[in-house]
Formats: sequence, C-alpha cells, structure tokens
Amino acid sequence: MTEEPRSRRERPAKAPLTRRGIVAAAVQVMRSEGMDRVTMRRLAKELDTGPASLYVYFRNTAVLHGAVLDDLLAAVDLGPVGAAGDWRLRIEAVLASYMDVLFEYPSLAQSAVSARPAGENYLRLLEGLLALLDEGGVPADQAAWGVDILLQLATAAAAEHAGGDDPEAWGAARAALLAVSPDTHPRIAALGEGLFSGSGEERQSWGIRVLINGVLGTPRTGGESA
Amino acid sequence: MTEEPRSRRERPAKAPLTRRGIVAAAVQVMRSEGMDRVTMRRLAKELDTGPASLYVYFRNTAVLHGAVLDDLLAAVDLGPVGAAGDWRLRIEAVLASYMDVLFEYPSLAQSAVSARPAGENYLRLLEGLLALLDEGGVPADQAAWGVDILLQLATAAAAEHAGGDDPEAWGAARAALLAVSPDTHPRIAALGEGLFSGSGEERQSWGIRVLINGVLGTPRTGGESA
DNA sequence: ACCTGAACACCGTTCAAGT
DNA sequence: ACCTGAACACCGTTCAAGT
Repeated sequence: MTEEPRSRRERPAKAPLTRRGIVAAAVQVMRSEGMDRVTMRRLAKELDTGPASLYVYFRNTAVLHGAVLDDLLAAVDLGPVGAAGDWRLRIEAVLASYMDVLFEYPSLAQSAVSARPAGENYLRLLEGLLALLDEGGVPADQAAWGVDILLQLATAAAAEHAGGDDPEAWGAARAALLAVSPDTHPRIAALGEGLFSGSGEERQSWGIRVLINGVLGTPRTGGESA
Repeated sequence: MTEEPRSRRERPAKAPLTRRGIVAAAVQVMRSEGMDRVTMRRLAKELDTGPASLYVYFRNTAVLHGAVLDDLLAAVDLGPVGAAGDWRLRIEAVLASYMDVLFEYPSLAQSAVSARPAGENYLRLLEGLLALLDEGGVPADQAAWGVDILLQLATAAAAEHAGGDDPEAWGAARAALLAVSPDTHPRIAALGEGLFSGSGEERQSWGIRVLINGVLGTPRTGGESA
C-alpha cells in the first residue's frame, strides 16, 4: 500500500489544466527565469504533466506567447485616454506605457511583431488609441490604418532590445557606420555621430510624434500632404 | 591500405572555412530548406565539419543571420536613388524593393527587427535613403532619425508574415475584432471591417507616405507640426 | 589562430493509447 | 474531449584537445 496524500496543500495538487492556469504558470516562469524558458516542456514540468497536454489549449508556442503578452498588457495604463489635455501627449503617454511593458520582456515584443495578440487587453488598448485619434480629429479611415502603424512601430522599438543587447554587436554596428568613407557614403559620413544622437526615449517620443503628424496629415488617397 | 581520393572534385573537397563561404552555404540552405534550417548544426553538416568550427567566425546564430540578411540585401534596387522624378515616390520604390527581399524570408525580417545588420549592403541602402531625404529637403537631424524609423517599419511589416501566416490564427484575430461589443468598444465596433480594409500593398504604401510626411513635418524640438 | 569531436542541456511537435 | 508517456528529430553553445 502506498501512502495517502496527507493534505492537498503539499503541492498545488495538480489543479486541472486551464488556459488561464497555463498562462499564469507561463508568466511566473517568465518572471523568474526569463522568456526563453517559457517553453512547452518547461511549462509542462511546472504544471506536472507532459508537454503534449498543453497542445490541447495552445496550438503551438507562438500562440502561447501571444496569450502571455495579452496577459501582461493588463498593466498598460489607459488613464490618459479619458484624461484632459493635449491628445497627442496622451497618445504618447499610452504608447509609452505599452512600451514599458514590452521593454521588460523584449523577446515577447519580438514575437509580438509577427503574432499580434487579439486578447481583451489588446482590444482595450486599440479602443483607447482609436478614441484619442478620433478626439484629435483624425478621419476614421486614417485612424483605422494609423493605429496599426503606431502599435507596430512601438512594438518593433521594444523588440529591438531583444537578444540581449549584445554590447559587442552594437559597438561593431556603430563602428561600421562611423568608419564609412565620405567618398562612397557621403551622407552617412556627414551625419556621423548624429545618427546615434539622442536617448532612446527622445527618439521614441519623436517617432511617435512623426507618426501622429503623418497619420493626421496623410489622406488615404491623393499622396502628398498639405 | 585505404583508397586514395581519386580526384579533389569528388566533393567540394572541403574548402577551408571562410566567413563568405559560410554565408554562401547558409543562403543555399535557406533557399532550399527554409530559414529555420539555417542553424549552426545544419550548416556544419553542409560544410562537412562540426558546429563548433563555425563559432570561430560567428559569435552566435543571431550574428550569422545578420550576415545572411546583409548578403540578401545586395538584391535591393537602388536605381531610384539616382533617377528623376518625385523623391517621395522614389523612396517608396526603394523601400518596396527592400521589403520584397524581406518578404521572401519573413523570419529573416523577424530577426532583423532585433539585430539590425551593418554590412556593406545595408550601408548602401542607408546612404541611398539619406540621399533621397536630403533631396526632399528634410533637415539633416530629422533625416538621421527618420531613416531609422523608415527601415524599422518596413522591417516590421515584413516580419509580420513570419511564423507561417497561420490562417487560423489570423481568422481568430479578425473574429475577435469583429465580435467586439459596441458598448465596451465603440470605435472598434464602428470601424468593423474598416480595420482590415485595403491590400497589404496599399496599406504599406500609405504607411510609408505617413512616415515621409511625418519626418518632413516634425521638427526635433517643438512638438506640434505646422 | 583555427579547427574539431564530444558532451551538456535542452527544444517543438506528434502519436498511439488511455480515461 | 481531455490527458499522457514516449518517441522522433532536432537545437545552441562550450570544452578540452589537437594542428
């Protein structure tokens, strides 16, 4: 005869699998061990089962990562949507909050570039941005496409920091730009350090303003702006 | 006694390893078996050696992928840079050519989002875009930051098609957007199908115009545009 | 320096079988 | 339907040793 379990609190007692439970475990593993441990196998171990079991809930790893991202997006601050003040600054604030979330786990941002989430938190973010664009007088058809670009650029900017920010690789890239000959690459040479000027935040803030101005000033037919 | 090799042409005779040779093998494997077979191990097999040998030339897989991308970038058509005609349309043409290359191997685009290349072909592309922005009268400081956003958005757009364009996942995302309640998400509901309107090319072309207009019309200090 | 075999520590996904 | 163990077919990277 084997021992009876003394209490169901010895372990989480193998709670039945659910989508939410799996995502919760994934977030936990992500916070403690980093995004590249959020694998089907690692999660199966965490949930005390075999990897095959998870495929009942998530068709593949990309879908699982999408669900994790949407879960994290609950932390995006949508306060500025209903607040007072310049609508452009409020869009900037919302996107900055979105990027703050992604910056913590850049490899999640990287997967989000190719597998945009469609969960409730992502929908809320979309709705908030559309409300702000509407408030700013952006025509609906331009807003529909514009919100997509806005999120895409913010996501890509965060994803850029995935892969460990390898300082050697970055130094090499910088050196390549600065070592260019003025004869073959006159404008790169002329700009020089100027290509690297500004902090990440300054560049990002400018990038968002560029997009807002462009979205506002570029009709969907016609080409040139005012 | 073992057989003497009959000829050194029986196989490529184990040419000595070089950076260029490895990249060439990588491109070949990529074209015949797809990007996710471009691994250190697969390449080592192709080059008739062990995986460890490749680490002499590439610090890790990401760097190798970057070198492959730069190699492919030789195919970008920079003709429009020196041609006549509307500078905006010529920027569009160059970026469209860049995206054509990336669209063939979206997972390469995906890695380019986080590991921008710095090879000779990338530098040429950068130089070409800077020349066009200059021709269009974009101030140098705005061009320096703007060219970065332009490439980032084009790269991200191509990367979006990585991971196999899973039609089920796409359908699910679309359904989620269309199923939203007008009470909780009024603007998403109001836009409805409008969020998905247009072809990829139309959206991309508009996106580039948005960026050009924004870059041209957004000074680096000051905020609001004209 | 360059090159290598072998090892360490993992992966995603599918299958046949169970409940 | 949901769940599983086991298997298939791989990975990246490092190490100690060789040339």
